[in-house]
Amino acid sequence: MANGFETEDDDDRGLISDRIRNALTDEIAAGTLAAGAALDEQQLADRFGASRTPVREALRQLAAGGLVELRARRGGVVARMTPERIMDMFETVAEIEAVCVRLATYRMTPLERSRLIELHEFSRPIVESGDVDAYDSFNRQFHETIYHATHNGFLAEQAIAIRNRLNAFRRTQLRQGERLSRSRDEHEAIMQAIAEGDGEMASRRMRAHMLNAATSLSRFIEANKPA
Amino acid sequence: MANGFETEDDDDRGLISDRIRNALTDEIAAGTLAAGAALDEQQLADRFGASRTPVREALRQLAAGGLVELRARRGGVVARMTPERIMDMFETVAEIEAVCVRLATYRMTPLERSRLIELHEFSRPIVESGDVDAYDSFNRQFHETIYHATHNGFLAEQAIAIRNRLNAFRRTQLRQGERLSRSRDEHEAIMQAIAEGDGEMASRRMRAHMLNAATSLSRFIEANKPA
DNA sequence: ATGTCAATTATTGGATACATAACACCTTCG
DNA sequence: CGAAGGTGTTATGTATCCAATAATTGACAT
Repeated sequence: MANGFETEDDDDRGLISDRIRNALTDEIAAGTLAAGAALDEQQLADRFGASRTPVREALRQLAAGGLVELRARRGGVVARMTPERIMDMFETVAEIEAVCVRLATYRMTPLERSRLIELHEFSRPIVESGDVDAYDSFNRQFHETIYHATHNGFLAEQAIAIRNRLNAFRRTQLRQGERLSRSRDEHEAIMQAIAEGDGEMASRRMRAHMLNAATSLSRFIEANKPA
Repeated sequence: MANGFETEDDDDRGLISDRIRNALTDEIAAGTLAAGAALDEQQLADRFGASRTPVREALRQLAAGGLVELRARRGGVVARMTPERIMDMFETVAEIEAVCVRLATYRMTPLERSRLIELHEFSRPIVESGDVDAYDSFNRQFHETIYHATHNGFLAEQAIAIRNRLNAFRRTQLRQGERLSRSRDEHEAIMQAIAEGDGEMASRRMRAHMLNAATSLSRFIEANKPA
């Protein structure tokens, strides 16, 4: 891809507690660890061939990130996500993204603008190929570029953190090819508002864009829900 | 105060790690622990009459909250806050508050609306008395009432978390009596927009309100900065 | 037979001991 | 005299052990 972005998955080496945290994050994201599942410290320690100490630190970090709920002296469980809460999270992401794109519209440098345009153009062949994984990767870059263009490092961090947190819970990628072209059309509309320097318009379109993705996913979840 | 809100400062009992975390949070907020100060685990353990285990857990939690920076095998330091970063945090809070009040305007129940009006009226004698602590307490309730009125639990949590995180760094309360009446006037304007059902207007006024508080504080910090 | 209370058990919270990596200082060689 | 390498010290990462608490189960009384 040749654009300075790295996958940053420094797994399987370094701190054991970090390895455990990453592994658990993946398993929660993949759904291997179902929501509400009890997380026995000794059991996890055995599974990872470590002692309880790093397991506990991993659980604390996951709890801080919201993926795990800890109750004092009653152990941890994978955070239980109600459909309402998931929708709340999506709405929050949508609103934050809307804020970001508004600020970015007013503050982005010409370089950042051309970078964004370049990215957007780059997505056209991806949509045509229907490569969902590639589009997912592009999409992340597109949105993160906007975060950074706010020139507000803290806000960008928050946006990324919340987005990742939500990502961990969407166990099923969107496999609907149609969604890709709709997504790109919505990006197009956002790009146009940015080009016109209309931050408010860009903001409204971004909010709609995110909520479209949310309802689309929500419908999918509803159709495949277990009970 | 007779309004169901509690101070929730359940300190000095319960989990030791929580006590340590709260204590460190307070000390960082008060400036007793200067930014960049090294946090020796054994030293802290001795100071709190505990072992390193709960100290480590406290440090992890603080790191997750952004108050402490941890580097692998190189210990932790109190997060170094540049003025730019503080302004970024203020702006982020302002934007999130703006989102909250817009959603709240469209979604709040009559009960929540009357609760907010009641709170606002209650602040008049506080401003006249010039009791800064009392106003600070009221102010928190005012804003948190708005968070909850969004009927988006996740967003409310995020707003409170970020607000607390910022609070930890404003080591000096605003001691300017004049600011109180200005703050209340701004609340008044926000209330009016809410009453008219104009979420966008309420949003813009809230943003201005928060940024006013920010610049006011920033000026104060600038005037009293150490070096 | 059912409800309540107490004892036991299992699991988490905390303490201590040990391993390992990083930093500093000293020695030695160029 | 300066730089580089090694060694020693200090602090973090991990393991194991002990204590406290909550859940569960069984017994006894109503």
